[in-house]
Amino acid sequence: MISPTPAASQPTAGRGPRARAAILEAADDVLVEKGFSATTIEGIAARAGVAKQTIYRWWSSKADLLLDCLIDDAGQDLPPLDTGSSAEDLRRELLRFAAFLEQPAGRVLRALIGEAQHDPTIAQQLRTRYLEPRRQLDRVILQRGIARGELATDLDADDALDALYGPVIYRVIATGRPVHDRFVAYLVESVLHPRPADRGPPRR
Amino acid sequence: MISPTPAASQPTAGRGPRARAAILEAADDVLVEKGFSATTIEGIAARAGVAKQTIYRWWSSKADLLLDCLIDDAGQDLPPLDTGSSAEDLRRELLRFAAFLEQPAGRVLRALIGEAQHDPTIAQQLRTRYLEPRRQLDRVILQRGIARGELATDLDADDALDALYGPVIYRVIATGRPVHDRFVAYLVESVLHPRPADRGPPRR
Amino acid sequence: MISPTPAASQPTAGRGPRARAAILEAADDVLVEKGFSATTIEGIAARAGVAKQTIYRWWSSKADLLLDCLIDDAGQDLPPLDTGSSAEDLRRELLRFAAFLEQPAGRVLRALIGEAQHDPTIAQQLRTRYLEPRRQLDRVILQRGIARGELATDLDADDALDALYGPVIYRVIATGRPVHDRFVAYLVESVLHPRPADRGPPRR
Amino acid sequence: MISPTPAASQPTAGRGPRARAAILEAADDVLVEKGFSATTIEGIAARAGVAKQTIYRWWSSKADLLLDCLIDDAGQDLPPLDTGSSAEDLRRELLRFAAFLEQPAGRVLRALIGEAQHDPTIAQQLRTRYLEPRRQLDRVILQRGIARGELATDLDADDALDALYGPVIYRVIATGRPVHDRFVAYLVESVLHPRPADRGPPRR
DNA sequence: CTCTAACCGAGACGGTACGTCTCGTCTTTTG
DNA sequence: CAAAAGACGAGACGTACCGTCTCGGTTAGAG
Repeated sequence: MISPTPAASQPTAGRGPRARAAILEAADDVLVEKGFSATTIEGIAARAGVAKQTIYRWWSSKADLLLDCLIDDAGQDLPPLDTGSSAEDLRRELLRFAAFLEQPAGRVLRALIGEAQHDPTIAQQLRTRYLEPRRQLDRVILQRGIARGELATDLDADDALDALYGPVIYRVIATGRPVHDRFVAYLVESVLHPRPADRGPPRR
Repeated sequence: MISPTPAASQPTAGRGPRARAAILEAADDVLVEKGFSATTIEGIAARAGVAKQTIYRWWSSKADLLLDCLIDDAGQDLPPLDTGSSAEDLRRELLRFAAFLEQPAGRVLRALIGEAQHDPTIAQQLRTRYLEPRRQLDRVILQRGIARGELATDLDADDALDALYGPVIYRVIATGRPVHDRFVAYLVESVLHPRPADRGPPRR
Repeated sequence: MISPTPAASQPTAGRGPRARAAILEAADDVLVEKGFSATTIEGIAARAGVAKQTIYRWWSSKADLLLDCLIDDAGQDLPPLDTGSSAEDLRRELLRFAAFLEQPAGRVLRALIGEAQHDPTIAQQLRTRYLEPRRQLDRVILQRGIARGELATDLDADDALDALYGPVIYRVIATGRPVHDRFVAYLVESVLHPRPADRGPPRR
Repeated sequence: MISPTPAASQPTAGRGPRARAAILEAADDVLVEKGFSATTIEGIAARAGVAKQTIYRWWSSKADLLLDCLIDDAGQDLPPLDTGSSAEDLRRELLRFAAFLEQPAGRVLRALIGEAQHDPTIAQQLRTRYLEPRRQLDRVILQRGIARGELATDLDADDALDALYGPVIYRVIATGRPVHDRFVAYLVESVLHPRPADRGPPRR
């Protein structure tokens, strides 16, 4: 279930790393071209020019492999984002996330959330290896806001962030309604109740 | 893709309706016992004492069949709920929904949301045949609140309801954190800004 | 397994006879168009514009039905054939039979011989209802030859006729070599040893 | 369509040969026990303890598989047979063949001849892979007879052998009459006109 | 500069389920 | 009341992948 940490687990430094890259790329390609359920280990192996066993050596399942794809992909788009306003930071972050969900890499995440409904192991991996690291970055935004006095000191960061991300992901995943600027502004305004000091009086 | 509407579309219908009931029940049972991915058409047919073809005659896929299960199940637990306070109605509704998601019938919904990520047809069916009818009931709650002066008259019902249901379902589906009373109260308070007698007159 | 003898078994004289004709014709057509294994009771019923059950009411199997086709078809091509020479009669009869085997109606016979290898009931029916009546006609030819003094008086008719028909049908059914005049002449000459009186001295 | 020639065409062959033997044996058993039409690929696979795909990997159809059974079985019962008299050799060969047709392995041949009526591919394979090799052995018997002066030098071997085997196989396959010694002797006498010492010198 | 052991490609294997097909039976409705 | 229409239980079809398992053939580093 654990993906390889190439430096540690391959003392002989064989072709492992090269195969790994080819497999992750092939998996991404096949998923985008054919969709999740038509993505098979055999198809990925054929596309990567690799034997099935080479995939099974390092990953335990299709979802496990795609999780590595997701993490590799997500590792690239993280300019930390600090505008000076927590509300603004979060609005931008949420819109960025909504856009991400519609892109190929985001489709991987949606597929994995789907699989997590049937497979607790995937659910666990998804939380610890993807969701929680991202969440940590968002907590920093809120903490900055509290330190600046923008936000209430007793704000529960996880409650607030679930209340922000939940609606966005729900729209993309379930209802299919668009996540536009107004909806995101409404969410941030409602959930954070930012102090008048930096944004003027509450609008409603 | 459309399940049979026995009375209307099948004047010559033989044992159809009886088989239909047996199949839906068997599907529910198998799903609860074995989980989504171990639920197979063959397994359902065997459990229902029915030929595979009889399932394929009326449903196009496992997900299509489970959607009918969900709708049949959900048709039974809908006492309309009117406490006199929209906020209270919604709090109760959200807690009831969170509890539902953890029950067997709720597992069907979670599985279908998962499948909808891979299959747009399922996504479409899920919206029109399950989510939208439920949504309509919740809109009534908000409309009552507006009529009573509890809620702002310009409240966008779909935005508000996505902002309420999204976090609940996100917790169950993705982060796994519990949906307790305090969280639900926080959501309702934040999203609706209810201004009944106890909080002074509505600001608008 | 017994096909209907229409005059006797249908006291009510309903649509039976009309359906029977349509079914036999449809069976013939389908067999010629699609070959034996693609000929299906369902296909015949559809072609004849008849319900499956109507076929099952009167025939027990595809082979049983085709046997009736064969007998109906064969009832038409029997000008008795009497040239004054038994050897000549048989030569013509054998060539006619070889040609018949290559025609559509003959393909039915070949198919039935094929099925008879797997199904003893078909084998039995084929013998008593088709092969034996034909055989009786050929015995007459030989008896005429014996009466005329062309043939040996101790000739065993069934041995001789098996020795004549066997090679012809074997070529068509198994080896695929052509049944030409010379081969038929060779067979008749060898098997009958016809008396010199009517054909001159034995040639070899 | 071609069965594996394990030594030559599969350098990396794993358990191939072992599976092949188990499958051929199982096919033989099932055919004898249940008859041709109740013999299924699934049944053979189950009996052989083998996956269906392993059969489909090497054989294209039930008939293709049975053809290999036939060839394997027939490869064992061929002591060349040379009594010094072509007529005697052929009498014994024909009786042996008639007996073979009634045995299990012979039932395979009869079934294949049956299928060949519906399937030209089977017919072709049956000729080139079974009938023709056997025929070649019988031609040797006739050639010896010609060399010894027992048989006419212009004897057409294929005509003669069809005239001998045809009646035997016709009796077993179609008429069901027994193939006894007297019938075989009659055939050989008629078809070959052997002219050894006891009938004067050969006329040509 | 070999030896040797991990790793690789290739792909056969026992399985399971797929979705389709046809069988022969059974039920309902129509003429 | 027989025929059409067609749903039904049954079960084989041939295909697709699953995850496991040999195979030989490289391809390093360790000796």
